[in-house]
Order: sequence, then C-alpha cells, then structure tokens
Amino acid sequence: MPPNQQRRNPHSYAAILDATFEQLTSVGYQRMTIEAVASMAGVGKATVYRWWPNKARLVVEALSKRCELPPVTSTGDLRHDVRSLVERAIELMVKTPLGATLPHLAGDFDDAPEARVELLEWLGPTRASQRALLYEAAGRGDLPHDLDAGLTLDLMAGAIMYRHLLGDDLDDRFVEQFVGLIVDRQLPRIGTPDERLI
Amino acid sequence: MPPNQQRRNPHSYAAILDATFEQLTSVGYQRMTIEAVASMAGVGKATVYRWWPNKARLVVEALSKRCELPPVTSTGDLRHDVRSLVERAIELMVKTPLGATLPHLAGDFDDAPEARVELLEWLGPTRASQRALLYEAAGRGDLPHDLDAGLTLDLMAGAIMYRHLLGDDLDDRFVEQFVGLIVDRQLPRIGTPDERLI
Amino acid sequence: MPPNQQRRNPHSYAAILDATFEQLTSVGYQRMTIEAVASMAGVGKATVYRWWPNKARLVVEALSKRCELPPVTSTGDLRHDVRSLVERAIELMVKTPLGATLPHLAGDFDDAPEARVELLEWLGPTRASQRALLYEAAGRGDLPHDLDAGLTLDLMAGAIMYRHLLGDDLDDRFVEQFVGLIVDRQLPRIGTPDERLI
Amino acid sequence: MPPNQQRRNPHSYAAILDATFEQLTSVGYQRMTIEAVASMAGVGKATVYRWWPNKARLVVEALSKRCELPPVTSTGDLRHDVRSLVERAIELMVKTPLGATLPHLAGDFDDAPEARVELLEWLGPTRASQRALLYEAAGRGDLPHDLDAGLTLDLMAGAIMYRHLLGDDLDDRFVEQFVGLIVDRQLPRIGTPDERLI
DNA sequence: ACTTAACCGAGACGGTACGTCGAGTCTTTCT
DNA sequence: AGAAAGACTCGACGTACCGTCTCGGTTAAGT
Repeated sequence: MPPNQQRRNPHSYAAILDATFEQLTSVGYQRMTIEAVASMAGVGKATVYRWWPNKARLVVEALSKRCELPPVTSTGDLRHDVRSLVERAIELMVKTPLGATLPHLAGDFDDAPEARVELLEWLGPTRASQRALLYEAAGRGDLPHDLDAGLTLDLMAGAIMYRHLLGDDLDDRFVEQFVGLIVDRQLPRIGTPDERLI
Repeated sequence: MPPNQQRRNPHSYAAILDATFEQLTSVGYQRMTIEAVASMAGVGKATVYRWWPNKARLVVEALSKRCELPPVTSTGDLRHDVRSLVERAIELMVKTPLGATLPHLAGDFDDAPEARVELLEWLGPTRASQRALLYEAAGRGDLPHDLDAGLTLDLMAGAIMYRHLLGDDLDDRFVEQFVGLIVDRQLPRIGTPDERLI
Repeated sequence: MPPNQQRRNPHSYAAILDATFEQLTSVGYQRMTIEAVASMAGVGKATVYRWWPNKARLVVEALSKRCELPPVTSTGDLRHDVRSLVERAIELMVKTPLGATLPHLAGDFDDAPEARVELLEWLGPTRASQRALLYEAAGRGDLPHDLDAGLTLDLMAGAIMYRHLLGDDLDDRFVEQFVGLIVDRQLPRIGTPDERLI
Repeated sequence: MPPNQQRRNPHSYAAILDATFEQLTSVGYQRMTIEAVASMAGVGKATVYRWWPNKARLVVEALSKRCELPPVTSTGDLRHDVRSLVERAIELMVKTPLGATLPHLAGDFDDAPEARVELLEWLGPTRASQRALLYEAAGRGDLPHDLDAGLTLDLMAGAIMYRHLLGDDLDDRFVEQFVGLIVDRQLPRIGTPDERLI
C-alpha cells in the first residue's frame, strides 16, 4: 500500500512504532492520538498517514513489531504444558497493552477490515503453536484425538479477556481451574486448587 | 449523583436513553456522539451532561434500561437448561448492541470506574439467576456440589464475546460443544455435535 | 410592564439593584451576567426577568438608582461654574461605572429602545440643570443670548467619553482648555493652561 | 504574533476579513459571532483563532483593512477645509460600522489591550493628517500658532460619536456649528447656521 | 556529477465534536 | 400569588484532533 517501501526512512519508521507502542501503554488506545504519536516520534503527521491508512493498522503493526509472542513448546507433560499455555496467555493480556487494546481494536475492524486480517496474521503462528501443543497431546492420547483445539483455546483466551475487561482477578486459581478443566475434565470448583487436584 | 432526581424531566430522560440506544445500535459506541444523541432526543447538550458525567455512564444506563435481560429459569433438564443459557447469552451478545459495546465500554472504565460498577450492578441479577440455575443442578447432583459457577459462566461469556469480536461464527456447533463441556465433561471436538454425544 | 408593582418584594428589588451595580463596577457591563446578579442577590433568575425585560433596562435602572447626579448650581462666576461643570462630568464618567457602561448600553439600544428612553429620562434633569446654568450666564450676557446649550454640553460630554474610551488622560489641562473655549472663546492650545489664561 | 505569516492562506485571510466586516455591518459587534464569521468565510473556526486571539483584534483588523480613511488635504481655505473634515468624520462614524463598533470595542480593550494599540495605529495616520491640516492653518495665521490640534479633533470626534450613540441627528447645522466654533470662534447658537455666518 | 523525484519535518487548512457557560423560559415547591 | 430554586432548550464559546494539503529541504537513483 505505501508508495515505495525502499525509500522509507527506517529511523522514522522505528520511531513511529516506538511512539505508538509507548502511547498505547501509557494512555491506551482511545486516548492515543496520531498527532501525539507523530510529535513524540519527531515526525510529521503526514509521514504517519503516508504509511498507515488508519489508527487500527498502525496499532496492529506496533503491537506485532513490539510485542513478543514466544511460541509455546511441548514438554510431553500435558499438565505442565497447559499450565504454561494459560500463564503465558494471561501475561500477554495483562502485562502488555494487547489485552486492553484488543477490544477497542475490534471495534475499529468494521472500518478497517484489513486490520483484522493483519492482526490474525500476526497472532496466527502463536495460535498455531498453541494448537500444535494440544494436537501433540491428542496424538499421545492425553486428549481426545479429534479435539477442537481452536475452540478450546478460544475458551481460554475469551475467559482471560472477559475477566480482564470486567476487572476480575486472573490468579493461580484461575490457571489451575482451567488446567483442571482441560487435563482432568473437571469443571471449575470452589476451593483451593490443590484440593481439587487430589 | 445528578442534581435533583425529582425535578428531572421524564420526557427528556426517556428520549435521551432512546436516542442513545438507537445510536448505539446504528452507528456503534465509537461513532456515537453526545451531540447527535442530544439532537436526536430534541434536547440540549447540557441536559445530557447535567445527568451523565460521561459517555460510558450514559451508555451503561441506556443498555440497562433498554436491553431486556430475562432471568433464566430451571426446568430440571440440565442439558436443556444449559443449552438455553448459552443460546440466550449468544442472542444478547449478537442481537443487541451489548456485545459490540461491551469492549469499548470496558476501555472507558479506566476513566469512569463508576460505569463499571453500574454495569456490574445491572448484570448482577442476571448472572445470579444463571448461577442459581447451575447451583440447582449441582444440588440435584448433576454438577459438582462445589462448582465455581462464576468462572463457568465467564468461560461461556468470554468465549462468546471473544469469537464475536474476532468475527467468528457462533452457531449451533458452538452451543453444543459448550453444552457437551458442561454436561458431559467432554472437551470440544471436531465433527458434528451429534456424533460427540453418542 | 412588571405584573404588579405593589406585590413586588422590596428586599429582592433592592438586592438586585445592589448586585447589578456591584457587578457593573467590578466586572463591567459585558462580563456582568444576569445569573451572577441573581445569585449575588440571593434571588431566582426568574425574579430578575419578571421585573426587567433585559440587561439594558436592568442596568439603566441600577445606574439611575445607585448613581448620584447632583444638579449643578450657578454661583454667578461663569469660569468657576463651567469648571465645576466639567469636573463633575469627568468625575461621573471616570469614577462611576457610567462612563464605561454607556457605550455598551448604547449598543443595546437597538434591541431595547425603551432603555434609551429610560436613560434619557434619568439624565434629563441633570442635563436640564446644566443647560440652565449656561442659560443663566447667557441671560447675564456672559454667553451668547441664543447659545445652543445642548450642543455645547454634548461637546463636553463627547470629548470626555471619547478620551476616556481611548484611554487618554482627563486632567486639569483638559478642564482648563474646555473652560477657556467656553468662557474665553480661545481654541485649545498647547502649553500650560495657566499661560493661556493670561 | 500569529504562528507563521508566510504559510498563511491569503484566500482565507481575505475571506475572514470580508466576513467580519460584513457581519459587523449587518448585525453589529455584539451579535457578531466568530462561528458565523468562520462559516460565512468558508473557513474552520480554528483558522480564525489561529490568527486572532479574540474578537476585538479581529474586528480592529477588519475595520482597518476594509474601511477607507482617506487623508484630508488642505486647500488653503480654512472654512472649507474644516467643513470637509467634519463631514468626512461624520461619514466615517455614520456610514461605516466604525461608529457603532467603536464603543463596544473600547469595552473590550480592558481584556485586549493590544487591540487598543492596533486601533490607534490604524487611526494614527488619519489623525496626523487631520492635525497637519490644522497646523497648516495655524502656520498661515488662521488659527492660534500653538493650537492643541489633538484636543480640537477629539472635541469633534467625541461630539459626533456621543450624538450618534444617543441617537441624535448629525446634520448640516451640526457641521456649521462646529465650523463656526473653530473658524469664527463662535459658540454654537440656536438658529439657522446661515444667520450665524453673517 | 547532476538532475530529479520521492520522502521528510513542519504545520496550516476545513471540519467535527468536545465539554462549558449563559440567555431566557418554564415548572415545581414553599411561604 | 409571589418568590426561591433550578431544570430546560438553545447557541456560542474556545480547544483538540481528524485527515488532507502545501511548503521547502534533503537524500538517493538514474541518467
């Protein structure tokens, strides 16, 4: 889409993404303004608009270039793997601007459908590695052979985001309850997680 | 919070909530404008600002006064009850502005914490009736006696909202997979739900 | 114009005029608001509007009831009389809100013609006494027998207001120059007034 | 004072001054609105506020750029010169928005002292040429050699403005009375001007 | 090496909506 | 019935960003 990728000033490019990520972190998606990003990046507004057609695209690219999404790897221990899956997802949603940004971003997807595509492309590999982890366990017989890994992961991500949005805790109990659901097929229960694992 | 509840003009009050709900439905939270709401309601902007300190509060009140949240009731048939629970939740998220609005609203909760409280107060009774339905099943022995109904329902709501945001389907398969998870403790599987129930 | 003069609350009436005059003095005509006047007078806005149709009328009445306009009296010494005429006019324009208010008031006369009438009615006796002073001198032969006293006084008042508006001084030199013009028919000259009187 | 004179759009600049002058003429200073000026000029409100800090400054500039103030020139005939001086001043006060605007403007000088300066700078050359005309007559011996031309002219302008404000006539009699005062040192008299000139 | 075209910063532009203020009207409540 | 209190509609205020646009100045490519 941009005019000529090669003539692009790499300093400006990096500075804009940095500024965007910084603003996202400090004031959030709503209060972030292109004007502030440009000024913080020491860049003309037009330079931002030259390379990104709208806020959603800019933000998705900033997230994708400045948020690390380390792929999960299987250890063969399902309980351990699922636990770290959940923990990592919580970390991503709570410690990076992604969790707070995603909902607003989603709202702009109506106007900027390509932003949705780009976001999914970025998240794709991570989600694939998460699915792969589950499929491997399914291959070992630790999970149903025809598990719907996508939905399973959406249950996890959805619950995390939902609770995060409503301001609820995402503590160890949550982790263990979800692990219990997947690994032990136990519905979440009141009480210490440890009890439930007995 | 507002100046004097008794002197309030009920016509204006109703018109403002109507206009807010209408705008929410037609253009969404982001594009909804206090100015447009006021003008559509045939009301001065100041009248809106007199009674609601910000957009979030206005929207929460409009949702709570204009969205019906019929309490769910138990029939004794767990599968049927859970299914209608999920169906009703999907309906709420997809057919009313609530689903599309919630995430944006949540983003404004940082600035308007009372809006979160008000939202939770509105949702409270419904969530309570949903929990009650699950507790009743637990009492009958159809679900664990110490089930964490809150988390169970958050799993449901979270998945619905998450999928809705990302533009995924929320079809019968989803419903049956979730019902299967709760009632049969079967993890979601690929394939027709019917198969899975065998 | 007001509904019923007799049932008028004299406390409110006085308080409103006091507050108007006070506001006029402290913040000026432009920045004076009916709201502030009402609140300062401990009175409802409607009470102000009940008795005065607009700001101009209210202000004219406040000026006429709270500004003293002592009639000038002749001593037989023309130079002395004219000097005290000018000094008193300057005092009125500079030390009371009248000078600063008159121009703005005049601007509102287009919308409130009765305010002009009322103002002139108030000023009438004073101007008449000023004219009488000049006519008396004319009778003595100290001034032309068919002097146009109205224009003569307008020259004085106009110059005072004009200089006041443009921020120029209205010092003793001005007084003596004007006195010299009337009494000695000397055009104003540069130099100390005393010199000119020799 | 404004950001950068060179980058200024001359079309907008001219359009704003035109609109301001037009509004001044048609609805007057008080009812003139920045919003209306901007919209009539086909310009964003911010563009007006970018270049003018307040209404007073805008109006002064509009007057100074859109009101012609032709310098008066001497013919050697004092009576004729003074007469045309007065006539021209009346014309300026009565036929242009200046007369009606000046008083209101003056009221805003407290908040915008630079507007006063700018106004005086604009009026400066004209007043200088008027003074020059009188000084020339003084040089010829037709007027006192040390005439205070400034005050003489303020007498004229003040009387004109004062009468204009109070709604009085400014007819030929006024002109001749003032000419008589200056040229013949006759105080203004009742009766036809012609009589007085005998 | 020298044009020349694209990018760059800067920031003015026409707009839209903001949240506030005061005008002038109207209704409710109290005296 | 008059007055206080104050909610109401309306319209303008001055501000903040939007996304577009012109400016010169620089930089890298292609003759």
